[in-house]
This record gives sequence, C-alpha cells and structure tokens, in this order.
Amino acid sequence: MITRMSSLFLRTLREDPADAEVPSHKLLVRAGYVRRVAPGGYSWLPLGLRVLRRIEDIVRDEMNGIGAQEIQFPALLPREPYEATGRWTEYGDSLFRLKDRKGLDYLLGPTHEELFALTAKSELSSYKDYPVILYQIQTKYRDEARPRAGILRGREFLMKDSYSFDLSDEGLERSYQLHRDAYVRIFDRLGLKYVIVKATSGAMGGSASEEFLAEAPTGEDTYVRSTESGFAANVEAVVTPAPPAQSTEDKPAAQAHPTPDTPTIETLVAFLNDSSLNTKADLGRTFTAADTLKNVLLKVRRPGDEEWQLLAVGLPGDREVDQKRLEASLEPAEVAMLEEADFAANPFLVKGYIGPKALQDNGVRYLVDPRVVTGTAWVTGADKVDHHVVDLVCGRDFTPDGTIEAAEVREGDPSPDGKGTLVAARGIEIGHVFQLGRKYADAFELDALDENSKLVRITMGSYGVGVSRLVAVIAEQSHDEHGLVWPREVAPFDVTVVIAGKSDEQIAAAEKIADELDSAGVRVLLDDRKASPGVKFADAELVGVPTILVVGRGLANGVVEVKDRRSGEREEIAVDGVVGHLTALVRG
RNA sequence: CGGGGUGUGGCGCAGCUUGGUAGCGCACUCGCUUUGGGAGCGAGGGGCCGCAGGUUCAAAUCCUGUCACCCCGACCA
Repeated sequence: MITRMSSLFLRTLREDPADAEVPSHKLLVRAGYVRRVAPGGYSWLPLGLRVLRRIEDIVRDEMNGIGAQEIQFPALLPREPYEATGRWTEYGDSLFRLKDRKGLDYLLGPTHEELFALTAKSELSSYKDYPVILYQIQTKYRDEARPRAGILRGREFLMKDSYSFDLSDEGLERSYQLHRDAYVRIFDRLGLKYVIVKATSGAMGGSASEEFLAEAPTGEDTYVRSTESGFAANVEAVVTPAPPAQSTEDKPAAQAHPTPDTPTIETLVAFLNDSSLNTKADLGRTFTAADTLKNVLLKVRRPGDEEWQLLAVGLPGDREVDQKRLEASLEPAEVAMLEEADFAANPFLVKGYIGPKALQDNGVRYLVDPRVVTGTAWVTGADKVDHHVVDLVCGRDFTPDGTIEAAEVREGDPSPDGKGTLVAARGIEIGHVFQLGRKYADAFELDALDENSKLVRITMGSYGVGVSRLVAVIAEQSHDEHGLVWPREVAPFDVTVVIAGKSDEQIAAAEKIADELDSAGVRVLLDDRKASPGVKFADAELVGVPTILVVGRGLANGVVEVKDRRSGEREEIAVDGVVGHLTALVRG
C-alpha cells in the first residue's frame, strides 16, 4: 500500500507547541507523530504508531531470539497479589488505584512482577519446566508526580518487561547475561548512543543491576564515566577508591586548639590559615577544607522498627553529603537529618564542633568516607564549643565503625577502576536489567520439585525496556534544525516521494515509481498534495523519512533526485534506474 | 510538596495597566493567479475570553474565590 499525503491523517505544525521544552517533544508534536490528551498521556497518530510498532518488533525479535515467550497480562489488576508483596502500600502515590462498582480495590499495573510470579506458580511445578523467560509488551501506569518532556516521561507508557525464572543462582546469572546481550543488540539496532552503568538495585532488592542509559543532554539521570576507560556508573553506585593506609607512627600528636566562632568548615579553614588570629598556636601550615573531617549527624530507622538510631558520617570537609548516595548506601533503612530536638536530647553533640571522640564514647555508630583511612590526619571537632583538634589520626586516635558511600561524587575524582578521572554526563534510562533473587518467589512460595523430589525455591530476574520512551529517545539523539531523522530500522517509511511540480508527466512518473517501489516491498510515502514545493520539502524533512525522492524539473532530462535526509547529500539518478537504486539502498 | 508562570477560535500569541462588548499570524473553506524551498490577491467559516461569584449602566480587562495546565526543584524508575 502506498501511503498518500493527500489522505494521510497528518497535520504538521509550523510552530513549536508552547508546552514543549526538549527537542523530541517539540518535533514529535510538530511533525504530527503524537498529540497530548492529558498530563502525561499522549495519543499516537499514524506516523508515530508506525515508529512505535517498528521498535516493538525489534524488541520482540530479540526477545524471541533468547527464547523468551510473549504473554500478556491485563493492565487492570486486582489488589491482592500486590498486597502479598507489600507493594500495594510500598509503591505509594505512584500507584494508580481504583475501585470497581462493588468497592473492590484495583490498580493499573506499574510493573508486573507479582503476576508473572503467580503465573509461573500456577503453571509450572517441576524442575523440567525451568528455566523459563516470559515477557510482555504492555501499557504501564504510574501516577508520576510530574510527568514531563512529552512521551519521555508519561503516566502511561509502553514497556517491555520480562522475567526469568531459574532453579539456581548460576541459572539466574545466565538469564541475566542473555538479557544483557539482547539489550545490547536491541539498542545497537536502534542506532542509539548509550552506556551501561552499574546501578543500585533499589527498593526491589536483589544484587546485580545495570541500567542502559541513552546519552542525551536533556536526560534526567546523571551518571559518571571515566575519561580513559569504559567505566560508567550511576552516581549512587560509584565506589570511592580508598587511598593506601599510612603509618600512624610518624604523625604529630593530636592537639586541641581554641578556634573561636568556627562552627562551619569555611570559618574554620579561614581561622586556621589566619596566623594573626591564631594566638595560641601558629601551626605554620596551610589548611584546606579537604584537611578537615566533617561529622554529619543523621538518624536512621530500619524497616519495621519504631525507634530511630543515631548515625554519624565523617567525610572530608570539602565534600557535601549526596542525599541519594547516602540513601542508597543505607537502603532499605530510612534516613533523616537531625532536628534541634535530637541535639537537645543528646547534649554530648556540640553542634559545629562534633568530633569522633564524643561519638564513640557515647556509642554512636560512626561511619566514614572511604578516603578516611588509617594514618590520615584530620582537623575535626573537639566536642567543645569553639575548639577543634588538629592532627587527629585515624587508626590511632579514633577508629571508625566502617566506611560509607555518602559523599558527593565530583568531576575530576579518580575513576573507581583506577583509569582516568570521572566526568559527569546526562542520560535517559532506556533499559534496566536486574537480578531480583527470591523476593517475589518467597512472597508466593514459588517452588519446583527437583530431581530428588525436593522443593527448590525459584530465583527471578526482571528486565525492562521503555518501548514508547525509545521513540522519543531516538528523536532526541537523531534530529537537526529541519526536523526528525529516523534511522532506517525504525523509520515510518523507507522513502518519501515528493512530486515537486504539477505537470501530468511529473505526477505520472512519480506515481509509477511509487507503485514499483511498493511492489518491490519498499514502504513509500507519496506526497501527492497540491501544495507548493517548498511546503513539501519542509514537511518531508520534518517528518524525517531517511530517503527523499524528488520528482521534479529534472524529469525533462530523464532524472530524478535522491536526497539522503541525514547527510543532506543529493544525487541525480536516471528515472529508469531509480527503483533498483532505492531498493538496494533500503535493503542496505 | 516548595518556587515560578500561564489560561483568549485547531495551533502560536496580542489585548488587561487606563472597563465600552474581541484581534493578529498559522491552519481551514471558496475564487483567480502562482508552482524547486513553508506563494500572492480577494472573499469567508470558526471564540459563552478556564470556571463561579462580586463591583459597575457596562467586565477578556477591576475584586474575591476556585479549577486546570506548563516550567524548575523535591519525589519516583
């Protein structure tokens, strides 16, 4: 079927929509691929749906390729399975909940771990049934606090989610690797620039976890990568390389000094370096914030506990606490900063002058940044107003209870793999693979009988691809000032045929070429509208089909023009040979 | 949830300060001309100015309330 512009359900817009900020959002709306119908909800118009379906097909192809089997659950789900795993409450406000006419609770699925686990339980019972991988391509619902950027972050979106079921940890490892490899093939076929970063496994539990992030300056996720190696990681997952331990023998003795009005690192450093003020002891050295040890007081609460516990985190004074890293390190416990009331209840905590001594004397758990190793000397609080200790040596004068990844990661920090330094970059999450382990299998008692007739608890993996998001991500990575530029693998059509004139000969020639291309299996969009050539050229470029064939004034000389959308290069081709030329081009 | 902003034909906007019954561009319809880079001229169709109160002879405009949406952040993956 030749698609004709004259009857295609398409209206392009000359101006950007007022609510769009990012390029993909502007272009997908302008080029008539999608239309907004609600906050975070978009309808797919014919062009957009074609691209979406092509991406789906690629995902499906690669999933089937690793032996995964497609099924489909309802999006509308009963409460009970989610109650069993605790996610009915844990998922919080992001869960779309609703009631039926009888008042029973339902939800719109945000992910389907529960249903997959239950289905495996009801259908499979022998070790001979395993391993198995199931997947679906389903509309997901999440009541995002703030949907944004068009279809990049909606409240309704299309996701491929698959789940592996294995009898052993080794099996899970294999299933994980299969998915990881399949994802690499999917994203390569889509022509994306992306990185695979180590991720924290988050609230879902489990161990190994990696995210696929498409590189995009408009991305919401910040990650770091090494300037010299392939290392890339989510900021939350960066492990700080610890410097080698030093001798504690050759360090000067710790000394307390009066340091009036120095409750902050900034005031402290200024005071230490201002010899005119340092009446008691001119230390004859210059200090930086990195020489100070800042002790941040927090309270943590383990799930199920009523009581909060004090926790002190010691880190170099030139670094701030990164809330996300801190929380990821303490997961699943809750964390909060200390309030005035907490300080009042613990008088040994002298705000602005807290040191390791008081913490450890009073049994406060004390974790330090990995840079605080044995033999390093610090300026830190002396647990007395207006006093600090200089040359307090780790391993000699205090011994932390352990280390914690809580300090901010900065550009220029050494890469954890020892090669190069870190730089920050932005990305959009397009895929996530992780080993769930037995959390869901435990919740539903998902077991199989092994060769010895013994019950084995199944272990699961969960793997997601944001299918609808990929449409926007590709647009985000592949466009120019004229419009979209689709990679051939996902383009809504192979060729746009533009009739750049109105003569009967031109029309007839274009129709004939379109017809022959169609017969050859090339997907043709024929611009047969009675619009001016300028309008047609502009729309052809906006819509972004990879090859544009112009039938126009050259026809008198027996040639037509083939233009490559991405490079802008044009070449004249004899009319007789153009079908063969394009067919070869399209088949690559 | 905190901060900022906006609601006026399908889309993008002006008008609001200083009340007088709605306008511009794009798109759409018709006619004539035009046809290789978003054509020209002419004639049209389409808007209870987010909603509800209030002030006034008169409200898109002033006052009060309310709702919605967008952007930044927090949250979420």
